[in-house]
Amino acid sequence: MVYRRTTATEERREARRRLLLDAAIKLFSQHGFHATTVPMIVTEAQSSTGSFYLHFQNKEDVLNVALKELGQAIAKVMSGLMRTQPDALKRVSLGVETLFTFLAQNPEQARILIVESSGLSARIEQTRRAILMQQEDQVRETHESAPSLFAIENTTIAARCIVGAAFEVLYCWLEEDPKTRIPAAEVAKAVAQFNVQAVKRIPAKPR
Amino acid sequence: MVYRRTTATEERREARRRLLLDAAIKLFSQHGFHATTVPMIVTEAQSSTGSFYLHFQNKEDVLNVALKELGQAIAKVMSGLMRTQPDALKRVSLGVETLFTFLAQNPEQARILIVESSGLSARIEQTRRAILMQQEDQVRETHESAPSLFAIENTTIAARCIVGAAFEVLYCWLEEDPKTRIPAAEVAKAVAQFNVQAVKRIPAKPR
Amino acid sequence: MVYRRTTATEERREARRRLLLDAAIKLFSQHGFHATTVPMIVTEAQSSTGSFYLHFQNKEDVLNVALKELGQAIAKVMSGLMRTQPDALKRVSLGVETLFTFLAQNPEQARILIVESSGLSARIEQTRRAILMQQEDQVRETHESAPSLFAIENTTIAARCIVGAAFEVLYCWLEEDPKTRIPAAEVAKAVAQFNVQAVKRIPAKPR
Amino acid sequence: MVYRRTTATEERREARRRLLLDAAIKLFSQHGFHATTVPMIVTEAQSSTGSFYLHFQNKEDVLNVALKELGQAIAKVMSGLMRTQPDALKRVSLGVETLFTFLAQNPEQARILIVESSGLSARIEQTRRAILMQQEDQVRETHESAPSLFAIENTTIAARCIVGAAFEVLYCWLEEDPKTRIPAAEVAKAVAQFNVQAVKRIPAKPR
DNA sequence: CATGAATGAGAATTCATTCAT
DNA sequence: AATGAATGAATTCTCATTCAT
Repeated sequence: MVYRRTTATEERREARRRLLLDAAIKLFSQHGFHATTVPMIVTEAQSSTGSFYLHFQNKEDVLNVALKELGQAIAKVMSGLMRTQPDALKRVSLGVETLFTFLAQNPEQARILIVESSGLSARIEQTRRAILMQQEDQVRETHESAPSLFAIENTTIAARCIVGAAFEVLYCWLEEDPKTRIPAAEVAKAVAQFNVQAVKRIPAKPR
Repeated sequence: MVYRRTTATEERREARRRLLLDAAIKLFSQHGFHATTVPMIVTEAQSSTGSFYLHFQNKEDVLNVALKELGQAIAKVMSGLMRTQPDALKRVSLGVETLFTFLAQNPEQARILIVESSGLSARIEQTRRAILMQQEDQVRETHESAPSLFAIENTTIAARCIVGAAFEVLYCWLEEDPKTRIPAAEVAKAVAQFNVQAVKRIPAKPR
Repeated sequence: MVYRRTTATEERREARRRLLLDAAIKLFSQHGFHATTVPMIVTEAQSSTGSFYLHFQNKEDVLNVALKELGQAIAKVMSGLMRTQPDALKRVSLGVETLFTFLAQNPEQARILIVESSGLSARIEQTRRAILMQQEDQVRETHESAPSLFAIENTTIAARCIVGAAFEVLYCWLEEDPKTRIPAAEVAKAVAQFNVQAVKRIPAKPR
Repeated sequence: MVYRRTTATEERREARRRLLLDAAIKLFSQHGFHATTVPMIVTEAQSSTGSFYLHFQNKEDVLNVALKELGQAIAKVMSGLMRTQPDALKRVSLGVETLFTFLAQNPEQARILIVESSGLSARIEQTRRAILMQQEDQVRETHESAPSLFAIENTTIAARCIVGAAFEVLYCWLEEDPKTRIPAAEVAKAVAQFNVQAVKRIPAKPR
């Protein structure tokens, strides 16, 4: 049956790939990209070096795949939630909150995005930047969809500020002791509030 | 002459160290930490491997020293300029502008701080964070020096937002084509404005 | 077939390991431990650096493994021959002769044991001493199995004397020109005789 | 005054050389030849690298000088004591005792001779062997001076046995805890006794 | 004579990737 | 497809020795 694409074999193949990818994400997050060796990944995934190279081009490729997957996951989460909100200002606020919360719930991926994928190859840098830019684009679009609500001149800079602010706070939050740190939702709200006030137009004082 | 502590030998030693450090900064900034090898550094500095290890414990140590030096330079620039400004809000604005401008004028060090020192050892991470925290502390102190001017509840988060915003914009600016990008001073102003509006208390509309 | 524990892969692995070990023994014996480099070993074994570190922890580890193997070989040779001899004095004599002859037949290992493994790390020293002590213990046991035959007070010292004597003569013999030196068997006999006379009780002259 | 060879300057020079030599002996004995670096020696001697090479050809040279000095010291001690003893058997006994005791009193040099100078260059090996041979020669001469007293056929082998026995016991003694080990004099006596009995002719039982 | 900074050859070791089984 | 042994290029770092001051 040539028609069925997803045979049992392919499913097993996909499962193995998943295992390797998850192992890599876990280890990259824990030890960083360079300190994680391919043998470490295949041991963690209970697989073998040969298999690894059957599923990924090379070590960097896994990181790249992981980042792309994360980018898609973020995009999905964001687009879903943002379409429903008609108020542009609230959309900014909701966007920041959602992004923050989502990444806080996926701390390993977040760490990889923020810390571990920095300073590697140009290809990784590009994938990494694509995720940030995707966020910045979204913010920019929102701004431009209702300019009258915003007090911003350079929307590009504003968008970058918003994303930068969110990621820096997220990074610090990830480093904090999970037992004692402020709940993610609360921090997300504060960051959203900061950013919204930064960009919203303050109505002129009435007579 | 008891006064001369720095003999000719010591001066030469220090000069050699400087040469190595500058070469390392240049190369780290260009190729990244991992892609820069010790032979590359010593060739650039017209020195030798042996000398390198005479002046630095290992490759990571140079990066650490470079970061620490940058931290001190930033602290110096910031403290000088900020003491003179009595208005807390303006101090925030000036601080952001100064930080941004200073780093934009030292793009190699800025790149190392923002991009290349990420995801390395714990020791480097600590030095790197110390610089960011130093900035965050300064922002926080300013907030707390005149709370009535600010609309912020959690000053820690606000401080992190400000620093994150500045660094993200700076990072993007560094990546842009030097020939066509907006002048640093202008970008610095925009970032400062964003951050100030984010934190300042908007006076209640008088009846 | 549950019985076959050693798969073809494992056999090849073991063969490669053997090749490396033998090459190392040969070179250590020829040039000494420090003068032998890992590249030299892998070239001799027609293998590669990577393989070397796949089979051994580091350069010192090969030496350690070689010494341990030698220790076992000696133990095997000694135990086999000594169990059959009921007369304690003859057992001492036979032991010395056997040890000497065995090492004379394995001159590379003997050189490593006597000369090249001296003055290295504590770990090597321990392995080396374990072999000597194993011999000393054997001598001591023999003494203590039939005390009336021996004129020795301190059996520990006597045992050390015997081992020291044997190894010193062996060392000199190894250094001599193989073409002109006295046959090992003859030297072994002389050493055995020396040691036996040193320890045996001389019956009191009858009236 | 050209005639005076030992000027104050030369004395100081000699003193410096002595300092370096003693430092080297101490460190070689403690850490072994390879683990001792020239910087370690000059630091210990409160001197400088340059000075080191002013007094010695290279690192190996210090070891060689130390060994030669030790060889002379041993020769002096032995010759002095042995000339006075007319009985050849007692001379053997006294020789072994004296050698053992002398080295036990100079444990650092003893360690270097027995352990640390093994497995190095041919030149060192030669110096090292010269010391052992010097002892063996002495034993042999004694044997040959009064053959009727000895039951030995091959005096060379006997001499080597004696030296080997003494050094092995000495090595073990040096390794033992100084607080709990048997006094050197006692061990020396036991070794001497072992060796004497090994070589002396036992008079035929008279009718 | 003394100093110690500079040199650079040389060694150990790692690890991404390949490929025979 | 899966395995894991084998490869060897590449990198870090050490340390004996030299030599300008």
